[in-house]
Amino acid sequence: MEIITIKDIANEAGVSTATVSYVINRTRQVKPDKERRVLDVIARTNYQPNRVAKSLRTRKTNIIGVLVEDILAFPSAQIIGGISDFVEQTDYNILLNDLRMLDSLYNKYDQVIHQKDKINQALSFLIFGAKVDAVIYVGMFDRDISGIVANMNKPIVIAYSTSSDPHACSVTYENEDAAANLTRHLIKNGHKNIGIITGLSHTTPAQVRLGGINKALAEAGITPSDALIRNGDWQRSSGYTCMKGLLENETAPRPTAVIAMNDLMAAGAMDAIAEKKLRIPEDISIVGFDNRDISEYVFPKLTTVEIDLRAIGFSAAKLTVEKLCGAGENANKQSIIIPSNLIARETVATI
Amino acid sequence: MEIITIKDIANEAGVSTATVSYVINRTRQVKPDKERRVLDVIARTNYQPNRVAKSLRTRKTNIIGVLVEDILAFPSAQIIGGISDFVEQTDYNILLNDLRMLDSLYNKYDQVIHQKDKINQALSFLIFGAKVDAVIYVGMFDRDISGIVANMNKPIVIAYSTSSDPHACSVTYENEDAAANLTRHLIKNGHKNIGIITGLSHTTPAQVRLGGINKALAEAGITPSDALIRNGDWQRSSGYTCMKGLLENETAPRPTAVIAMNDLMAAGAMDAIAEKKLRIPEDISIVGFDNRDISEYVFPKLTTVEIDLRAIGFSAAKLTVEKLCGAGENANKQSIIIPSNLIARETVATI
DNA sequence: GTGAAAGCGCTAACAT
DNA sequence: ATGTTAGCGCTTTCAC
Repeated sequence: MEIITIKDIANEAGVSTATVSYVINRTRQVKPDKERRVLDVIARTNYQPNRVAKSLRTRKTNIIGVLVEDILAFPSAQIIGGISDFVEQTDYNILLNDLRMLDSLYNKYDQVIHQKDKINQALSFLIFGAKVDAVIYVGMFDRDISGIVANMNKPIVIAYSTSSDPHACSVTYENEDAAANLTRHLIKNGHKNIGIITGLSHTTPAQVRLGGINKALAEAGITPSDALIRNGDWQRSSGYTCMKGLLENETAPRPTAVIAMNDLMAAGAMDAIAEKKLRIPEDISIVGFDNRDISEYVFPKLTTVEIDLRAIGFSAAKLTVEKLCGAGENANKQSIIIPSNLIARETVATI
Repeated sequence: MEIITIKDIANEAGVSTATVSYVINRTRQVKPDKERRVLDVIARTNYQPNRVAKSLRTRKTNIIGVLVEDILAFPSAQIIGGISDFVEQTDYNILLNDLRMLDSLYNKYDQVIHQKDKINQALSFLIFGAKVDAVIYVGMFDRDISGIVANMNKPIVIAYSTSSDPHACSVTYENEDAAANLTRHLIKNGHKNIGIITGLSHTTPAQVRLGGINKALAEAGITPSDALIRNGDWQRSSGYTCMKGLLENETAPRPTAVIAMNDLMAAGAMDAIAEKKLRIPEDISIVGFDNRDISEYVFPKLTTVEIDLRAIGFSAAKLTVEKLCGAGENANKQSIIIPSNLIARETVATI
């Protein structure tokens, strides 16, 4: 298994190493016959240029660092898959770094600030140690992380989370409109009395989704009632508790439909509905958000909103490469929003 | 943002670049005072050795390629997390490559052979193009892939899947004993009449798990009956169908417990049980395998077997690094088996 | 259009 | 114990 270098190719083809380099990189015109000879030898020998040597010379590694808050978090694998999809069709590679923040941040996703040092240390290692050309930061929760990621003079693209830092840009999903559309879907099906199970009420996505819901309600001339809102914490059990509260509330009429701000809480709510021997969707409609695996596992299958995580990853990678080339439609963009899609399944009835 | 090199450090400290290299890599004794001077300058300047230059010189990149059949497959994220855990405490990094084989291999996991070219192309790129020092191949199904992965003269460790190729080694989970233990758990709880819902019956894990079940049955003097076996296909819907078959079979007494060979089919089986208005576990006990998310989502919570995927990844990374160093407890091992754990939850009753 | 050669930042053989 | 220097495999300037 001889290691074969550009010198070998040059000798074999009877040209200089410079010429070989020119044909490989198409960086200069080369006489057709020489070019063919070089190409022939390369094909015959299965020559692969040594990227390490190339990197040393060009000061570019063609590696994109992917720094993920936790690879086990729900959006991570799909986002990385999307990044990989794009990167595969380029000359770049992915260096993966897992921050493993799921345990320390469990349901305290807004407290990333405490992890600032850890994040920047990893970032600094990727950029100065591993010499990656750019980094994609994959958040596990869709909140603003401005001020967390330091400027390292290389492109930094944040996926799923957002940031207004001028040295970073971000790609995330359409949230408010998605929540509004979900609500409109309920309204279109005749629902006026709509219960809401929120996520942790001080978090951005909970507030944004509530904004979307209220927008749709307002359009339809429905006045939101506090009696129909219950604050959950994103976890399944809170969906159960909130739904129970909604069902047992004597002071207000029972809602004909309820929006849970994620699928986990929707599943919990469905348990509470089943416990009261009510039928879904005949007696009460329910919708979730996120289109997690569980939304197809529950019975009946949950109507929800799909966040196109793969597209977020793909788009983040595309943006990164375009920043790197300084060209492309997005080279100057600061932020990209990926549309979310309503997935109508079986938990909404028309009344 | 000046780029600072070993030369700068040498000048600043009044020594040669060789000496700086010696103190950084502890590759030779250096006089204490010189050493301190060098260390001081390094600390003061925040100098980070250029790994690219080092790699070119030493022909080692300190990068481990992680080639994953599909990052969206159920074991992938956790295995990568485990790899990352180990690698973090070493000097190595992870270059990630996703083969995206989920679609093409959906429920035809034994047909990897058709992907042989694609796999070896990726492998060849990692080793000859990206110049990784070793690769960890992360399977998405626990079958033997001997003959698929070519010899590339670098360590190749297969995680989750297995191979008997002499140039590769593998780390996977304890399957037969785990299935036997699961069965013993049922027997200990008084069950004798045990139904079985298999995975695709020609696949290795289905056969191995059946072997484990039969072993435990034999120990207890229970003769297995074909009437109690139904062949599923690993998917949830087949669990439902198989369970229905078991429940509606007039020629044999209804089983008091059933083993589904994975959690998905167990969930489907639970639907069929609920549909017949039977109670779990009072009327019929059920157990699954894999400890997927869904096993905590179903009601009641499913008793199942946890495959320690994180440990598989961790161990695969450890093995890889030990192969690379030619030292460590596992440097010569061909295969490692990670124990699986019974997770007793709420779906088994004592009779 | 092409080749000679310098040099990217490091390590290690060799000399002292 | 430490310094000098060749060279890892490539790109690119400069000269022709």
